[in-house]
Amino acid sequence: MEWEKPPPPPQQGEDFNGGGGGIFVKVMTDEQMEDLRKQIAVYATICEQLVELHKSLTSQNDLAGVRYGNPYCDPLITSGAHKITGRQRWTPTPMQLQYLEHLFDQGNGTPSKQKIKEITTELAQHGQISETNVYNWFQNRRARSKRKQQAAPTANNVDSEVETEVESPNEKTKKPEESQPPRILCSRTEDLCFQSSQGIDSLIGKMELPGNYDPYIHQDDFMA
Amino acid sequence: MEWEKPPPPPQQGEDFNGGGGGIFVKVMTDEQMEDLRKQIAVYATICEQLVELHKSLTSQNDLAGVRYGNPYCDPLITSGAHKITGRQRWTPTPMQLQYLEHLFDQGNGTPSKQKIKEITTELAQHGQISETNVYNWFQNRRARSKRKQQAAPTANNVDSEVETEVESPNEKTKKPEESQPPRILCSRTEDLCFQSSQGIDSLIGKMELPGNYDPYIHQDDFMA
DNA sequence: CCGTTATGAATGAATG
DNA sequence: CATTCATTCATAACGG
Repeated sequence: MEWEKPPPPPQQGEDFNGGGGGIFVKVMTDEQMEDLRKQIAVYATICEQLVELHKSLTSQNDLAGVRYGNPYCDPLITSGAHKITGRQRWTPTPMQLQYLEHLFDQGNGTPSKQKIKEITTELAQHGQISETNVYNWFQNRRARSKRKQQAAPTANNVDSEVETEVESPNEKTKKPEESQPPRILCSRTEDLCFQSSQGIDSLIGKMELPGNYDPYIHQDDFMA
Repeated sequence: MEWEKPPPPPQQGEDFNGGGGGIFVKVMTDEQMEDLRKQIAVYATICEQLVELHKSLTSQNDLAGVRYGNPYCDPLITSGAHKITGRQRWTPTPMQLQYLEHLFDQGNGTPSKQKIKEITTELAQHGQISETNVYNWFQNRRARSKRKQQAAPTANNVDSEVETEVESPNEKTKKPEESQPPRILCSRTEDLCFQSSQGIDSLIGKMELPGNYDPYIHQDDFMA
């Protein structure tokens, strides 16, 4: 589902802003742009799928005329709402990695703020990197290191899985105080099992949106 | 494009950094901005409507089909894992998120105890949720919002003056975010209208939405 | 190409 | 509040 090649690397030189010229404009960060694009794409996709779903369900007789001459964006549909964002993620260079590992081995736990700043500055000598990257790296490194260690009690101690517990063991999320009536409204979207099930549920699950827009606006304007 | 891996992955870096000559700041006019927001809002609304519509329809003639609330669905996880993910942590549904974001944007800091109760009650209409969830959400949202802002204080200047660098992120270290070609798949929805299912139709009509704020949205990729 | 795997990032919850 | 932990999601890197 990848495009072809990884994202166009350098990614520069082009400015597609149509003219923006000397006009009063707003500037968005890539982050914001991503959010917007993501959201729109997600909605667009969802709407289409909903419509399709609806049609296939309602038109049991006249679906004869369902001709698709229109290649939708399958790549997107099948894989959910990602992909649309051509986001790239940081990847440590060998040198950076080496340094990071080195620090990690020194035992000191999470470097913490100030330290991170220093490290970042240091590593920046070897390539793009940000404090966040460093921070995340340590977080992940530690977490995974711990998990691995924990999952290595070789031999015995095979308490196997006691799961069977489908709903949260310590359902802290739910308080007896507010048991809601049998509402049929999207019963959680926890199961993000897309792929085969074109059910509404899976679609709803994709409606995540990060933004801060104000979707709660005047439905009347459009839904009148 | 064999950008190996060690080399300077051109990735991340901040928007305007653009380095040398590549600048890819996204510029929008207020008008375009407005259109975007509008479209998103419309999509959000439509999706909700569609979902509702679908549900009311299926609940009356399809009583046995899709199974909602699928406890779990564990497609992946290959290496002998169990993981009957019952999902133990709360995840806001799209609608809940929207509402929360909405509230957050209103500026008022962490809601009071009482307020939280109200919010929770309100959100419970859209899925399971507890006061704790709401509380945590606000705490996290605020904390992260702050952190992010602090990590990217770089002012937005359209200046376009060639800063010449990205390579010395002493303090400018910014959160790496994507920088991608504006690719968004927004396949036209009008083609879906041919079928007549009253409810849906009117909804679809609304999807054609505000024209083109297009500099970033290219449909061609899939519409060939 | 396509499916895996490794791992960067996001985020709910817990702790101080 | 500030930090940290734990779990999950998305994707770069890799092998077939």
